[in-house]
Amino acid sequence: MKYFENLKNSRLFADLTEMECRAMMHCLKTKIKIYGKNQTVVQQGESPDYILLIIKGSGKVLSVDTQGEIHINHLLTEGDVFGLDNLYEDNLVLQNSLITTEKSIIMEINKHRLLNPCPNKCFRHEMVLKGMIRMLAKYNSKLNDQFVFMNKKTIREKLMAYFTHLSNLASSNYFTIPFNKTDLASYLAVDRSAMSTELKKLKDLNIIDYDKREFYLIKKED
Amino acid sequence: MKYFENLKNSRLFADLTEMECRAMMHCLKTKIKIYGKNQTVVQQGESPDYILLIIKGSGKVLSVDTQGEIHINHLLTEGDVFGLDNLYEDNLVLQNSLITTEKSIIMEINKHRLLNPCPNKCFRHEMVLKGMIRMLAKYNSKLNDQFVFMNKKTIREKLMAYFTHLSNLASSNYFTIPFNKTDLASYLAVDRSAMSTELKKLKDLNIIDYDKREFYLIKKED
DNA sequence: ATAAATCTGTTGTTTTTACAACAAAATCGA
DNA sequence: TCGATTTTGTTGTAAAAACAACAGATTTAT
Repeated sequence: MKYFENLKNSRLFADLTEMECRAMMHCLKTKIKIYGKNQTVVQQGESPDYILLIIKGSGKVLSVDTQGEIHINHLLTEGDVFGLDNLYEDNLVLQNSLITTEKSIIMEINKHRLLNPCPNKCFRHEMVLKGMIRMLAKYNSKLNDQFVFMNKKTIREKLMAYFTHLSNLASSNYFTIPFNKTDLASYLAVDRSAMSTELKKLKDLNIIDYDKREFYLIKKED
Repeated sequence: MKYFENLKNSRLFADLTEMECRAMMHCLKTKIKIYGKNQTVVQQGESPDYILLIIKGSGKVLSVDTQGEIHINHLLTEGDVFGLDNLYEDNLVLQNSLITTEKSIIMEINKHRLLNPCPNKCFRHEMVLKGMIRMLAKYNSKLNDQFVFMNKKTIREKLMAYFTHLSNLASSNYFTIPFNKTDLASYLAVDRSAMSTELKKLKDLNIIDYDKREFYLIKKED
């Protein structure tokens, strides 16, 4: 099967053999589509009857508010799922758009099939339900992390909280931010130029160092 | 059974008969505890082997950051669940504390039992798994909503976005905020006194009206 | 009922931010 | 490869926010 290796990495299909995986894909009426860079996969306001699994590639989840401002809410990478929020409320429209950030392979998974016993009573369904819970829990955890830096009041604090987070993830003082600066500002909900100024200050103060997307958190001596 | 009516309202035990519910409670090794107002149910940093279901009452989910600042992340009411983020990572510590906001009845549900086939192969387990997914999806949706007003840059915009949200929930221009002003400021991550000033301005401009926790969103003529 | 504790509104000052406008640098696409 | 587009850093100004301090109101506990 073509994307089995990738699917195995997603929590949704973890622990399934290739055969079981193939069976589940049929059972869940999955469709696989390929997108180029910067393509819209689904748009805020739509009500698809499927959720999306990123088999390969990555994307950004963004929303346009009532004033027309665009906000990047989070990033999705391989194995991540989009559309969980609307899993149950079939009539509820999507609050976010999904846009690829590179060439990506994306799978559509029928919501109804996921949540209801399949006609053929496939015996791996419960396993996929658990994979689903795992995905949701992980996603929740991600949103919670975001609150930590969103809750900060100044741009500097937001930046530092975010960098600390990335540094922890990387288990290193060196890390790469997954955004360009414009998108980083949108993600942290601050003015881009003000953020740019603040970054320079942090560099001048020897608190951080950076070049393009490469960052370094300078340890304090004590 | 004592709290059956309340449990039925939670999505976790929805669609179960009283007997099935009782069986599930045994299977999930649930414990029911009663808390007074402002009591800490679990504390940030702990690693309980259970999640918590609010059977009756309400609570606030808060975290203390590295600078010692307290942030109210969200409110939980009857039927809500706490601890979903850490469902899978058994070693991961809680990022948030749960504190009651009134006298509350709270159920502990064993994580391991929830996610693994029970010894007695109880036939309602899948139903509870789906309830779980429902809960998680709902919670996700809640966090997403929060991003809408957290993403705003000015205090005024945050307030208005939040009020609009509450007004929509209430399907009315009249609504009650579920916080006192101090907690509201913490929730929106803004300075309390600055928020107080901004509220007054909004009132003077005839955009909103309020008294204590009662608010009214004044419609624009057009 | 009363004292203690908490919440609230207010003010002035200082710091930080948003906003706008622009040129240089980098990236993208044909 | 080269022109077009996007990203980035910079600056100055005006607006907004944080912070601190305090008194009056409200709530809580005894």
